[in-house]
Amino acid sequence: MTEKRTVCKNDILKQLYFQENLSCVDLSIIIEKSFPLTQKLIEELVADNLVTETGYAVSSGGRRPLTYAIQRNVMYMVAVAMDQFVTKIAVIDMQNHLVSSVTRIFLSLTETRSALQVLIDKIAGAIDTSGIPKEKFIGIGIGMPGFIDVKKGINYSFLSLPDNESITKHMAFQLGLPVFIDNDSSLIALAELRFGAAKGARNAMVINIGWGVGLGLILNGALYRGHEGFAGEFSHIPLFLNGKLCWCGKAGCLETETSLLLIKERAIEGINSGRVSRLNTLSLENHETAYQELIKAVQEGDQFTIELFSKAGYNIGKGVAVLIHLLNPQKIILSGRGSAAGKIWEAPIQQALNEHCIRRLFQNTNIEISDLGLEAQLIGAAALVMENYNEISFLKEETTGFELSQL
Amino acid sequence: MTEKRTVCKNDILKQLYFQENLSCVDLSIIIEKSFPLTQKLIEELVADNLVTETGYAVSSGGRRPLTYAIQRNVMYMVAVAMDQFVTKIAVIDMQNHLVSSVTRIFLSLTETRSALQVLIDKIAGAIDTSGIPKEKFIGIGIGMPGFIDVKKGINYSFLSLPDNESITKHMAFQLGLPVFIDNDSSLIALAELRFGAAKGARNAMVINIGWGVGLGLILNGALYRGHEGFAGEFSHIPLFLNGKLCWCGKAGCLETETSLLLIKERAIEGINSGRVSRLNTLSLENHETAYQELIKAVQEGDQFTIELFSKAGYNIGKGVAVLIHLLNPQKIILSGRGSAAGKIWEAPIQQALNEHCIRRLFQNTNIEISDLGLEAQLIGAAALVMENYNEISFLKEETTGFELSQL
DNA sequence: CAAACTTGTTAAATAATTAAAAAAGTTTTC
DNA sequence: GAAAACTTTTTTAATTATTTAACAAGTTTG
Repeated sequence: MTEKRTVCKNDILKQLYFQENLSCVDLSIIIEKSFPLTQKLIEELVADNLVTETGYAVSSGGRRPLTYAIQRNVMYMVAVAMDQFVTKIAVIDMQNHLVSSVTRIFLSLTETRSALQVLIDKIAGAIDTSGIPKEKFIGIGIGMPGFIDVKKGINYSFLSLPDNESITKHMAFQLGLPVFIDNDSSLIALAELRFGAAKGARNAMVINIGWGVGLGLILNGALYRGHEGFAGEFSHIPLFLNGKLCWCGKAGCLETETSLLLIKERAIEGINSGRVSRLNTLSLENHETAYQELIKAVQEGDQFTIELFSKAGYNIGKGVAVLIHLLNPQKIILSGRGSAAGKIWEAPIQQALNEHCIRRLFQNTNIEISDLGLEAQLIGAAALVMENYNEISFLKEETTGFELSQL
Repeated sequence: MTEKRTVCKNDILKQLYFQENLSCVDLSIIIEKSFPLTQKLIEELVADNLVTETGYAVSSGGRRPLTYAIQRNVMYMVAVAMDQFVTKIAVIDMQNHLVSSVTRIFLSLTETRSALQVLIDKIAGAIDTSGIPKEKFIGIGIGMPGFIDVKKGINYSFLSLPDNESITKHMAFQLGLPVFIDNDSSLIALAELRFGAAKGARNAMVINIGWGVGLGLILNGALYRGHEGFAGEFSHIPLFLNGKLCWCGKAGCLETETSLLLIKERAIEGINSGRVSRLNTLSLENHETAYQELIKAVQEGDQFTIELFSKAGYNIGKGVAVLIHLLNPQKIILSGRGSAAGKIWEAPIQQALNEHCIRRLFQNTNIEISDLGLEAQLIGAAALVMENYNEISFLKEETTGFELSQL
């Protein structure tokens, strides 16, 4: 007995995770069911203590609607955000709050076997120490850099197992929970779509300014991943005739002219050749402190650093011009760790658009700076689990105690 | 009484237009309804003589399924395909066949008022002379170049009325039928998606090689139009540092290095400076004959012409490299009038991908030449009407004799 | 040639929507 | 400034739509 009502109820729970305080009318529209049905289902969810009333919303010209929210302790997810150097693990509840503090580990993505096992152990540890019974966990969402096939659960760039074995299946088998992976930039875009600057947008480009430059595409209201899941390879579009060799093997990639890594390198070069600046060459050697110092210098108005960011911003803008021509987005959102530099990005990007973009195309496109910042990837990883909640709940119904070989 | 059954029936008719010879099981899956319901509806449609049985399909390991097709005379559409110089008008039936020969008129898109009235008159004429009662027409689909807002029905580049008045509403009012417009390249992509090389593909890029270079995007199985409907502005992405001024006002656009117009110009230059070739400078002055002659020369193996096409192809390839990086499509389809040159395009494009694209990204991307050719835009215009059939049939139910001010 | 599988048919059960009216606000109008 | 008119939300009952389930009829596979 699959009971369609259960499917609908799960859909309501999912919607209430993505958006708090929805009214019954809102929900009936979102889940595309009639009002009486939706109301009955909500009633049952409230009776089961999965959902609570959260008071009356303001009227939109009629009776004030009762609003509902999902109980934060109904279920939990493990969110994992990886970059080349640091991996963050967190347990997150239904109101997107951290259950405990974030676990930080230093994992080298290139040493597959050992790194993967450490990751699995740490995730298991996080579940244990959370004190939450395992049945309350619905899944594990992981964001990492690389070429990732979301469906197959393979990362072709890092952590790839022999014989193209799926790392999601491998991990799910060991951890006893469904595992989902996606590209870091895609998850940042998902976070922006659901909880950030792209909320409600149907077409947005989320630029992940990090040590490289990533791109997550929101098209027709959903994350776009492409045929094999490799869409958004923004940093390697051949845009410059600078003859600079990129690590990808080609020359003139966008990444050879913009990225935090490049800014860092140019900063060191500049200082070594005598430029005055608040920056300190010594601390710039370390990635993490370099990042901190660069952002601080921008915020303090250091002219040399601002110059570096402006040049990088202009080059991002040249890439954005291509995006706007091809995809006519509603919004361009600057996210990822680089977004901490704030407004500084806007002018040079706008300048590049003025020069390289047809006016009609960009005049209605807004450029926004994300305020999700460093948390974006972690939130996106949690959202990834909930995106897949339909399938998860189906599996939970089907098999007692999870049939994990399926995942 | 909206009768949901009618909505479903219309959906079935729509699906049978897009795909002949579907079985009841196929249809029940496509329209997402149960088999018994689908079967009952088909039964009724057959009884009403809107649909016919077309025999048994081959078995896939069980009982052989009965297949169905829509009757060609159930309803009709007017398809209009415009370019800068020539406008084609045709009446098309439910099996995508021309009811009579195509009407060709020479319309200058820049003279809005007069051109629009001529167009309206010619469409009315085509409906009249077809001998088909007007009630059997469900709508008019028009493809034209320019920046087009599909929803508002405005072409910002050509035929734009004062005060941003909608040309679809204007025409619908005068013609008494719903009118839909879209960008020429988008309609070519739609034709490829529904009846051509992109059939069944979820992610494909359709390149419209014409006097300019257009792009229609198929993303997640549907035509992607962007926030305002301007997506696919491929020919003006800033890809070259050639300093050449494009008519759009910018320099280095893709269009400055590839297009049939450019090939034509270079052909004339070459011949005037003494290159030997089968091409004849005189006839190259006229657009239409130039096109014919260039394609003929390629097919006959004229070395100089092939050289010109190869260079243009290589530059298209550079643009395609950008597309593949950003959107990871399953297929790249070369369509539009230029596709008549055939296989000649493949090698130089592949060459450009080898040089400018990350291997992992393009190794599973197929490049295909369309065989819809010159008919693509006309078929796409008809398909555009059927894409909107849901709304049309709803309107037909709602109002007796069409409430056209709505459109 | 039996097992497995796909398609086709029918009747009974259930799920979901519609329609109509009540309740609770907001805005307009005199 | 209060009643009328309009909106939106909530409630309930009646109707209709859709699915499920069980079985029959063809095909293929091993």
